[in-house]
Parts: sequence; C-alpha cells; structure tokens
Amino acid sequence: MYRTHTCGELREQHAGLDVTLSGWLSNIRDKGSILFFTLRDHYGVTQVVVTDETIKEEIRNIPRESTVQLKGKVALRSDINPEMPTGKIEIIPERVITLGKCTEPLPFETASSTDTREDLRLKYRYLDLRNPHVHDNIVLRSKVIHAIRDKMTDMGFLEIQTPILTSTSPEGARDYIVPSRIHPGKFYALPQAPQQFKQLLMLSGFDRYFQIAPCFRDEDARADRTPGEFYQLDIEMAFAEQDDVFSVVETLLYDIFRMFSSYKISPPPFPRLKYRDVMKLYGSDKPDLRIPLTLTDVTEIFTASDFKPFMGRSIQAIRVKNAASAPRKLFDRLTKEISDEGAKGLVWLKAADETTLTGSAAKFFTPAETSALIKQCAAEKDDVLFVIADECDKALKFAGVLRNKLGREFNLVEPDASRFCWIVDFPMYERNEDTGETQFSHNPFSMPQGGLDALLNKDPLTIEAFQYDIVCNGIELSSGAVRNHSPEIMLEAFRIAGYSRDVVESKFPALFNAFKYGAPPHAGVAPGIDRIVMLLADESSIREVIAFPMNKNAQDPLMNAPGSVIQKQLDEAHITIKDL
RNA sequence: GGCUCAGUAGCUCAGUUGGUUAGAGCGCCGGCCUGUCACGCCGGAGGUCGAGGGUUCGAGCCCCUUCUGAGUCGCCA
Repeated sequence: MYRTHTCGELREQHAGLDVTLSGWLSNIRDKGSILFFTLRDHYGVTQVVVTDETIKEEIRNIPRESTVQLKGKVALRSDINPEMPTGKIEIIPERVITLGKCTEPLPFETASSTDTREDLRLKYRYLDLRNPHVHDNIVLRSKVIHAIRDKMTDMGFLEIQTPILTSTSPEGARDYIVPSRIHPGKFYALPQAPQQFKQLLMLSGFDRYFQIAPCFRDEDARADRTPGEFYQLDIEMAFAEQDDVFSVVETLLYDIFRMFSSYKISPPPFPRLKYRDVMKLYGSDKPDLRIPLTLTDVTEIFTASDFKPFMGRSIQAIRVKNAASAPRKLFDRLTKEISDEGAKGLVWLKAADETTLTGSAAKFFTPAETSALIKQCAAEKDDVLFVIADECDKALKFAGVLRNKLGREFNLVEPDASRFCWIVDFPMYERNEDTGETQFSHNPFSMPQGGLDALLNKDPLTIEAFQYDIVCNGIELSSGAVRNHSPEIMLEAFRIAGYSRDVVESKFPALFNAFKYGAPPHAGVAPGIDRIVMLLADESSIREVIAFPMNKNAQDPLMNAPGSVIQKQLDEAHITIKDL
C-alpha cells in the first residue's frame, strides 16, 4: 500500500513503470523551474525530479527529513550519477503525500551526524541512526549475529537461554542488583556472564552450548567497553580441552571475518603465544600483532652503569628502523605522552654507526655499553632505540604502551589486516602487591595445568592455568578456560588462595554441589559480540556498533536512564533512599 | 576517584600580545537560477563565548572555583 518498490531497487529496466515509493525527503536541489531531491529509506536513495509547478510548491512546503509517499513514473536520466546504484533513473512524481512531517528544526545534519558531539548524537540517536554510515553498522551487526548463529548451529551447538534475574556472584565485577518485591531485603543480580549456568548445562549433558548472551557489569566505560551491558558469544563444550575450543573459535572467526571484512587474515591455526612470552616481547597481554616492533630486555648491559635513571631498574628497548630523521618535536611529544602515562621518562638514541649512538642520554654510556646495546637491538645506521627504565612490571607495561604509540606515529601498523592470536598459559595465581598474599590471577574455576599434583607440589606462583584469551589487533575479544570440574582440585585451588571449604560451598553452592554428580571435563570461551562487530566495521568506539548505547557515565540521554521512580515502586521494593 | 583534552551561532570550527561592533562553512529564512546530485549565486536572521567569582581602565583570551563531555589510569574474576 505504501510502496511498490523500495528506494534502493529501481534500475534502468524499470523505466516507464508506474511506482509508489515512501521514504525520507532529503537533499533538495531547488533550481527554480526544475527541482531535484532524493528520497531515502532503509534500502537506498532514489532521485526525484520535479518540473510541475504545483508539485514543486508542495515539496517546497515540506521540511527536509519528513516522510513522504510519492506516486509517479520511472524515467531514464539524461545525466546519470555513477556513484548511485539507482543513478541511471529518476522518478517523475504525479502525486506527493506527506506521511510524517518533520516539525522541529534538526539538531544536526543526519548526513554528517558522526561529526557531531556524541552526547547530542545519543540524545537524538533515532536521527543519528538515519545516517547511512551509522545505519549500516547496525545492519552489519544484525548480519554478523545471524551468521554466528548459523555457524554455531552448523557446528552442532544449541542456543539455550539462561536467566537474566539471578543471584549475585562474589567474585569478579560489581553486580547490578535488582530488589525483590516478594522477599523484602533480598536482591537478584543481573548476570555478569552466564558462567555458572553454562557449566551446569554441561553437567546436564547438553554437550555443546552457545548463546548470544547479554552480560551486565557495573564498571566504568572505555572506548572499547560499554558501561553496564554488552553481548558475548558464550560458548561451552563438554568432553573438550583447550584445542577443541580453539578449533571451534578459529573456524568461526575466520569464516565471519572473511564474510564481513576485506581485511587480510591469517588462516587457522592462529598463533599461540604464552602469557610470559608476550609480556616480555610486547609488554602487553593483548599485543597488536600488526605492529612489527618488539621489546628487547637490555637490563644486563647496564648492571654496572652509573646513569641514574637506569640504576637498579629493568631496561626495555624498542628499535624503530630508519626513524632518525623524525622531527625532534615527535621525540619530545612521545616523551611527554609516556610520562603522562606514569613512566619515569623516555630515552631515545639514534644510531650513527655500529659503535656510536647520539641522543638524549648517549653521553652517559660507556663505549662497551653503547656497542652492546647496538648489537643486542640489532640497530643499524639511522635506526632509533627507545628505552624505558623502571621497576620490572612497569618497565614492560610502559614499553608496551610505547610500542603501540611508536607503531602509530611511524606508520608501522599493517594496514587492512586482522591479526589474531591466542594468549595461553596464564598464571593461576599472583601475589597481591599490597597484602603479599597469593590470590587467583584470573578465573578461579580454571583448571590448573598439572592438576592436583601441581597444586600440592609446585610453588603456586609458577603454576599455569588452562586459561586463554583471544586477541585481534590489540583488542581482547574474549577470555576462556578449561574448567576445573573436580571438587577435590577445586577445594585445593581455593585453599591456596585462602578460601576454606565452607567458603567455596557457600559462595558457589550450585556449581560445587553439581560437580559431585559426575561432571564431564569441559571448556569454553566467550568472545564479545560488540567488539567483533567493532573490528569488522573498523570503528574505534564500541558505541558506533550499538543501536542505543549509554554514554561514558552509564546514562542513556535518550531515555533519561537511570531515572527516579515513584514512592509506590520504592515501597513495593522495600527500598528507602538515603538522604543525598 | 586521579590525570589529559575539549566546551564560542542549531551543527562543525577560527578567534593574533588582554583592546573598536566576536567571525567562517554548513543549516535556517527571503530572493534568483532548466540537469542538479555536498548544486550554484545574492541577501537576512541567529551569540549570557558552559556557569560563578577574581585580576584589569578593559577579559572569549589571564587566575580561582565549578558543571558537562570524551580519552585514559584505577576498575573490568
């Protein structure tokens, strides 16, 4: 009734046809005796040309971005527009009907909305989403999710819904809590992830589970992390070990990235990098492998140095080839930026030849130190060595941050590529720097490598877990683990972290009890949907691929959330608001 | 909570050493234009320079406080 065709489908062969189109009135070019505009809908845009005086006058009285229906004839254009899919035809309207008038001034131009302040875009997100670029991101997201469901189903996985209203979990992120009306003073929590439910499904014999699962965490936002809520592709497999999970995820991601991205991608298997090695090589547990720079530990060279910034510190060097001609300003800016991050400073040295370095600190080095440094970093003439010195963990961390900066500043980031890797063998435990106590470094339910024997006989800080992350272009897509399905090993694992049997039983009753009834070995992973789509859409902010995102402060300026509730709602929820 | 950056017309921005009436592009309003497609041309309206205080003969610009937004650290098992 409203249309015979969409605004994206008419072509040459439709010339002469009587059609009805509906869409948004946009881009009016009024030349007086001839007037053009485009009609836009979800599917595309079609040009309309008007010479009829009455219809011209009608169009002039309809504000842009109103919705209109037109009945008219398809005509071949005299001047074609090769940029438009419908560029060879145009519509000569016989009748125009306004369907929904745009009565308010537009707060911004929809065609260029991505240049507008983000808070304004979010307040008028329905207009922002009219922008074809923003619109396409949401379409891409839908297609990606559909493809994921197809692939997972093809691989024998069942999608099973798990509760949204559940109980708080004592470990991990801050929970969103929901008051119970029926049980005064008690609360549900929104799931941080369906972690325990999916493990219980394995115990129930469902073998291969997945879910496009909403997850809720009350933590602060980042460019690649929405506040509050996000979606993950939650996966769990019974009678499976690490390689089984890797195989499924590699197949899935490789196929999805080939379907929806033209970027280069290495076929499976993706590189597997040990946690301890990536920290040393890249200074990060989520290295961007598109950047061909690595850290070199040159601490040993300077053990006897009396150059104060190096004394007693871990020293990490990054060599950038042929960077010596870069402007001094760049070196100064890098020094400032890395100092702002908390580093003590940045030493940069230009290689003049095999035995000579020039630059900020070169004169403080002995000839032996200089040539050893050049040799260990394999520096050649006109290369630059960037050196960070700090306490061990910090030196690696800041060198890792610097590595990313250098990659961008010197244009070394491999273009048009998606570089995946697995980070494996995360440590099971770490020492808490404040208390000195041994604590879980990641997921307490991961299986320690070596099992019970390792827990009983090894130094806990040397035990690695079957715990892994998948990383693409410096973005952590997911972590996962082989789960600890043995109550005996679990109790020992928690004992080492200082938790008694009572604590385990009371904190995780369902899971702990269930494991006593014949648990299959199982493993899983949970790649973030939003981040996958963000990579595929090549966006730097995750909010660009979410239809109605919250702002950085976990507010929705469109719906005014969070908002107040009426007293009756508070009463029913047994909530009293503290005086603020 | 810390740090960095930003806030000037509806939108995006410029604004010199503190000095006359704060500018531009887009959008809006009016006019002209028969092949535009980011149409073009002429004209017009539109400003509590985020807010408050201070310094000064004089503040968009300097100082203090504060609000808002983004990025980041903390945080995110």
